[in-house]
Formats: sequence, C-alpha cells, structure tokens
Amino acid sequence: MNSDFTLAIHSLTYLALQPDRMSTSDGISESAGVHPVRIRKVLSLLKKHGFIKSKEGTGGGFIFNLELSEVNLWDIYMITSEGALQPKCPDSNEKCIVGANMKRVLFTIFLGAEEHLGEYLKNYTIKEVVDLVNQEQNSGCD
Amino acid sequence: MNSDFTLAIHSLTYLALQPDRMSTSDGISESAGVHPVRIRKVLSLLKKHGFIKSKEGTGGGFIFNLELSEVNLWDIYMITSEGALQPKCPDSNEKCIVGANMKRVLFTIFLGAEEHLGEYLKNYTIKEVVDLVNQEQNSGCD
DNA sequence: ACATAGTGTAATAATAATTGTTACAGTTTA
DNA sequence: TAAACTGTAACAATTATTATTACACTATGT
Repeated sequence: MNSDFTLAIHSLTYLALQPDRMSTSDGISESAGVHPVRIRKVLSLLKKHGFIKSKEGTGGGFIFNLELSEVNLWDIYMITSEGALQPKCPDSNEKCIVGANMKRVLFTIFLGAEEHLGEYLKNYTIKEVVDLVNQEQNSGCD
Repeated sequence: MNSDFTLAIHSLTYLALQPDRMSTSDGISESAGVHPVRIRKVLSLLKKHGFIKSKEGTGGGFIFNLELSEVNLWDIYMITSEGALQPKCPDSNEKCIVGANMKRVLFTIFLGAEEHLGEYLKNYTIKEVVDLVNQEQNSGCD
C-alpha cells in the first residue's frame, strides 16, 4: 500500500490533535519521520479537496477544515491512492486466450476488490483514528 | 498490488486450460510476458502448497493438481502476497503521541482491511476466472 | 551412454518506483 | 525588509522489482 495514504492519515491525525493552531510541515514531518516536502505535497492534495486549510508566511501552516467525523479513510484513499490495488500487469501475449484476456478479467476483479475495501475503510473516520491513537496511551509531543 | 499474485492467477488459469498435458515455464512465460525464471519461482510456491504438480526432464512441466473450484484467489493471495496491504511506515517519532502510536493503529486497521478483502477474494475460484476469460472470447494459443 | 529438454534456485544485473534533497518563487507577519 | 512559512519543480539517492545468467539436478528418447 502506497505510503502517501498513511502519511495523509498521519498528518490529519496530527492536525486533529492541534485544532486551535496551525501546524507546520516541519512539525508534521518530524512526527511522521519523512521529509517536509513530502508532507507539503500530500497536504496540498488534501487541501485541494477541502479537508484542510493552509496559510503561508510567518505563523502559517496547516489546520483542519472539517469536523473529524466528516473525513473517512476511504475519502483519503481515493485522493491519495485510487487504483493502487490494481496490479501492474506486464503486456501479455495477445495470441494466447489467457494472455489476451487476463488483463481485463483481473481489472474487473480488482475494481470490485477496491469497492469492497471501500466499504471497510468508510467505517473509519479521523475521529475513530484519533480515539485509537489516544487509547494506545503514550506521551505527548515535545 | 504485488504482481506475483497476478502471475500466479495467470499461470493457474493457463494450466486450467491445459488439463491433459504438462505446460512448461517457457510456454507460460510467453503467455504472461515475463521471464520464465519468474514463472518457475511463483509456481514453486504454488507447488509447495499442493495446487500444482511439476515434473523435471523432457516432457516435464507443470500441471494442475486440484479441482479448479478448490483454489480461490484468497488462497493465492495468502501464498504470494500476505501482508501486501500493510503500508511500510517509516519509523516515526516516538516522542509524539501521533508518531508513537500511528504505526500500531494503522497495522490493526490494515489487518482488518486484509481480512475484509479476503471475504471478497474467496468468491473467485480459478473456475470462475477461467469462465470469465472464456467469456471475453478471443483467439486461442498458438 | 549420452544428448536433449525440462525444473529448481542462487547470484547478480538492469530497471522502475519511491523517497529525499535542493532550490527558489510567492506570501504573510512583525 | 527580514524571517518564517507554503507551493512546486527538478534532480539525486535509495529501495524494490524484475530480468538475466549460470548451473546443478532430473527425466526421456535414441
């Protein structure tokens, strides 16, 4: 699974815990253990879809723009990773009945798989994720 | 998605259509458009689990060992790709409540996602895949 | 017996995908 | 006008995947 998906979840969870102030890509990247530019790339997608707001300049950063329960993991999956389940089949032999048709058959099956996965992911909103993170009971940020 | 999974499905479908004679890794690799050594690697896993038989030497090759409807895509997934849904999270900051706990929370969620996917994949046996391939109606192998 | 056609598998090379880094333009605040 | 940010593009480094080579081993046919 694409790690943009989990970075997006991580970032949104981070923002959810800082509802009253802007968080910087540096802060989030330190929490997530990746480069700040990657965070900005992922968050730029989330912003485009209205999940968060951003502000440039001193004191700027990112902040949640919706209720936590309005954003579920399927939404995030679709934005960051739609089609990621699809296998990248090599071009197979069109002269063979298997080679010629397998790609289409698998495409259909995996399309269904993605939809099915969607039903599961819709059960988790950022609120649920935040609750799960809190349940694990560890120390807070520096 | 891991392409070992789809190569395994491709190979088994190929074998399903050649029930009376052995197929070689060369033949399958030509149909699938990959290197024969990869086919042998993937098929060696399937053999280990009893789905197929193989025979070395002249006239040897691979052949199905079960009823087509005894092998479903979840079985194949488990053999070739178990855990593939799990994202490879970078090591995040243990001093941050999000960084410290996100990995475990995501692990749990994705474990559930894989189980859920399993329910879907169990609906497809190789028999169904063969039927779908035949429905697409293209020319046969050389 | 021995040439031929196969599997089985390890080691390595090539390629592709992902991730990190640098650079810099633009924005906001003080 | 300096400092602290976002937004992006371009490029470098790393990692993962795939192809290839090599060769031991096995069975068959002559």
